[in-house]
Amino acid sequence: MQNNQNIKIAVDAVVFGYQDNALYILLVQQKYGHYKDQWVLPGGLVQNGETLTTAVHRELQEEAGITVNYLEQLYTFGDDINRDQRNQVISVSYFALVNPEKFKLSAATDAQDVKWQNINNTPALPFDHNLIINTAFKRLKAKLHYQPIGFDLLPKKFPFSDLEHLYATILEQEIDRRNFRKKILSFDFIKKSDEKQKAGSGRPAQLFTFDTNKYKALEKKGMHFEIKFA
Amino acid sequence: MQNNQNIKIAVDAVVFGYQDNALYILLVQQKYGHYKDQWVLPGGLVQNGETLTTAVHRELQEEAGITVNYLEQLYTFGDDINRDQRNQVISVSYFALVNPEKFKLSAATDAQDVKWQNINNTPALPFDHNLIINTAFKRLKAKLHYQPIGFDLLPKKFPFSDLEHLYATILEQEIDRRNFRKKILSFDFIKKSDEKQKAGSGRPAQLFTFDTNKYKALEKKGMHFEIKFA
DNA sequence: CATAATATGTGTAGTATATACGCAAAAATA
DNA sequence: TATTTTTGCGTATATACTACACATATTATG
Repeated sequence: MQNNQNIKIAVDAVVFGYQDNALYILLVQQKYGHYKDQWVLPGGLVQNGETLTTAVHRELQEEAGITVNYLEQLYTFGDDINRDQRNQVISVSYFALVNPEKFKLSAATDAQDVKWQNINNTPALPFDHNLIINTAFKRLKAKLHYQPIGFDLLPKKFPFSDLEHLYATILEQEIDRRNFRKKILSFDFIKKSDEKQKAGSGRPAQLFTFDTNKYKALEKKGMHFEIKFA
Repeated sequence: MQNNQNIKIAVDAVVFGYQDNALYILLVQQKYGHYKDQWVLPGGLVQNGETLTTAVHRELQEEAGITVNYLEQLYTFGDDINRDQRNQVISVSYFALVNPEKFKLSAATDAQDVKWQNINNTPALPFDHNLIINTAFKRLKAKLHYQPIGFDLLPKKFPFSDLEHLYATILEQEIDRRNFRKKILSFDFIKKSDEKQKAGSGRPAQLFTFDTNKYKALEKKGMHFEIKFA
């Protein structure tokens, strides 16, 4: 096996969070090195003997003190030789979701600072991190249609209107409240909670939960989650 | 940047070919080294200064003398530390399609031998190559439903029955000939060719072609290819 | 040369799904 | 007590999917 290969492998993560009807991504500020003080996606080099998945979890813990709710591999970026100025680096990037309970970021040990950045207001970032974010955002939009991942962005108990606003916000389109509710309920993996929403103004909403086990069971039986909008 | 990382990066490709109502994948026989004489997916280490895409094309050329019709990144395998016995290696794997005109494999320079292997009869392979093949096969099945990639497995001019058999073979399910034809034609990106099939037995079939430009135009206008079966 | 065999080409009725749309109920606020 | 706000439901219409049968063009057979 040739031994002169000089290419590094990193992992990076695009972590989405949703709160107050807006979508955010997690950014960290570099503490050391060539890119010190710059805001970037959480991530870093894979260690010897470490799996890719372990590396992502470790970096998220070290840099943002966060444990994600949902994680999947996104894409591997290695077609721009100079994406890192220091050395040829390939980034295996990941797509992650957290719910608002995780929205408080603990002081990070390996990063100078951490923040939630509104996706619609993302600044220019080093490396190809804007490209990675766009790729992840497209994936999120697509998945909302054919996989019930919206629930991973909400608290365990939520009113129907929150789910509806989440879809409307992320997909940037209006949706018919009545048809949306009918369609989601027809899948039969949403349970009524016994609680009602602590009232704001207007009629108090029933709270619902996503029943993961029931979803998995239905999926095994051949159910196919899909939701479209006019 | 830490400099003691000792992980290698390879690319591997699952190349699908379709002929005589059967689906095949491309395998190569190793010429040198620890895995000499074993059949594996075409691939190898990425060279310094080389992009991932370039690396795949190079390997396919060197090992099988083939140029593919369609190529996309599949998945990056790096969660099994010992997938390669020699060293920790991460495989960025690719998914590719060729049409029958490319079915003749020229003598490979960097491999001992090359062959088309029927997918239903794949032997146990070294590394995690069976896992990679399964992942690719799932992707192929899924994509047939929502992306018009079947055409990349057929010659430029083809009778409708070939397309139908391709779907039936790969998805392992019967499909209604009449509804299938109606649905495909309704998208309006298939052109009647002026030719008719050189006759076997039975009524000679009209030959069709997939109009790539028209497809792209329609896609821009918001058309969404999707085909389901009962 | 006539008949059988084989594969292609088309249409329609019935069913299910998606869309459009309006009003009543429950609470907070004025 | 009236008004505002937000939730909770139902129905009629349009669209898409499904099931299904027979005529046509050619080659093979007797």
